[in-house]
Amino acid sequence: MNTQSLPLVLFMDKLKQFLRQIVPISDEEFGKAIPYFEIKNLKKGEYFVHQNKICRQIAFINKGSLKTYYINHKSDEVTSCFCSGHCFVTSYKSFIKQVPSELAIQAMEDVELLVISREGLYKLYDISSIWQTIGRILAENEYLVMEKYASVLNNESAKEKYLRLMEEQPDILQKASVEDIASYLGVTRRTLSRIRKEISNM
Amino acid sequence: MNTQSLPLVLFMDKLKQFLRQIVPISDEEFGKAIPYFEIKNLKKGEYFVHQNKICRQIAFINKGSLKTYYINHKSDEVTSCFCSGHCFVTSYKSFIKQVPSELAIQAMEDVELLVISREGLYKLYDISSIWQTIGRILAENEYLVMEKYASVLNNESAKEKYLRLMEEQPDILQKASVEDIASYLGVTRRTLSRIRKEISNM
DNA sequence: TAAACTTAGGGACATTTGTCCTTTATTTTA
DNA sequence: TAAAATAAAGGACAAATGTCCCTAAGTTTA
Repeated sequence: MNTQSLPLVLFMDKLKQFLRQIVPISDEEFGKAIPYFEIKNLKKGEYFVHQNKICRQIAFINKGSLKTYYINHKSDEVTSCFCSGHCFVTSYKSFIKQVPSELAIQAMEDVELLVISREGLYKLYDISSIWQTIGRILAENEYLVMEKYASVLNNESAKEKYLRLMEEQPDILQKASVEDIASYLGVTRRTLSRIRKEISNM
Repeated sequence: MNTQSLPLVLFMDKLKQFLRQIVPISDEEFGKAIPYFEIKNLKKGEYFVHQNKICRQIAFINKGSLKTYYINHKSDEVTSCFCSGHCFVTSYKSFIKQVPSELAIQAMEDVELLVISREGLYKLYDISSIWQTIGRILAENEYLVMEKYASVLNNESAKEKYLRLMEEQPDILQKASVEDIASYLGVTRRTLSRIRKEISNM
């Protein structure tokens, strides 16, 4: 079946459910947004955002998982986030400041995204105050997510972070490489190997 | 001289300068905000935000320096930020969600703050679209500051962080205790002592 | 299918950091 | 001002982590 020929609305149900957890939105109000979204399919390894390119879109993950990473001053790839399940993904700093993205966002498996451009989103803000509210809450959420991330970096050991990953995103442990998981935890592969051994002995 | 009896406007000049770096604002527009601010003086050791209390204000630092800290799961105080110079301070998560603050914000020396309540700020949003813009940019800035913080946590060694502190906030090295600086760097006092020795031999 | 390549696990040793403790200098209090 | 309390520096050893390997298993390519 060629999914591209089906009406877009059929693919936007998860998004509607997701938004209704944030703010009550009628079918009518939601309907206004449909023309501004489009489907984007990525194969494993392809990029939603390239490093050093300006990020001009926000994506909602309909299916699949992605990782975000950057290159540090030792030229290592550092994984900063595993994105799976139904949520928004963007390189937020690049998106709001329209500067080149330090982050790359890459598909870890085939993914289906619902994508809206910055221009489209701003038009939605103009035509609908509920979308303005959604935009503000989205921004606040980005702050809260980042604060949580910083708190985890500050307070949890690599082992605790690994256990959290097992708990919250067990699928990622299958889909990501040892290198990616280790850099996400902030340790070397060798230490990750020790952590896994410790956990298997618990 | 009793500073309390002088007109508030005399104390708000630094704030005006600070805002004009963000957005052009006329004297008239700025004047509208004056009634919503008040001066708050804190002695060394006193708190602007208490842990577990809801934060209902934002402060602009007119004079002095503060630190933000929280208690981690090992019951250690962890310093997360040293605030000095002219900038805004608040426990942002608590402020936007109106939940008890994990952070405490404490004066490291006598400080003079310009304080606006959440209600006052929201009223300013209503009466002036430029203040709405300021509010949004403030929120985006909080995101960017937190992202920067996370990036430093992720990418810099304790020694690099110490050198950055020497560079960017040298006054803090005098005002904060060894414990505070060490927990800010994410190491023990012992390691900070080694870092200082290393740097003095450079 | 065999050879080449990639990936994960783990051994051996070096380096870094933490823990515990003592010494010294500085500040506070009686 | 002397005694007590607090704060910072650093020694000695233990624990954790990194570096540099090698091996084995799985995957890709000729």
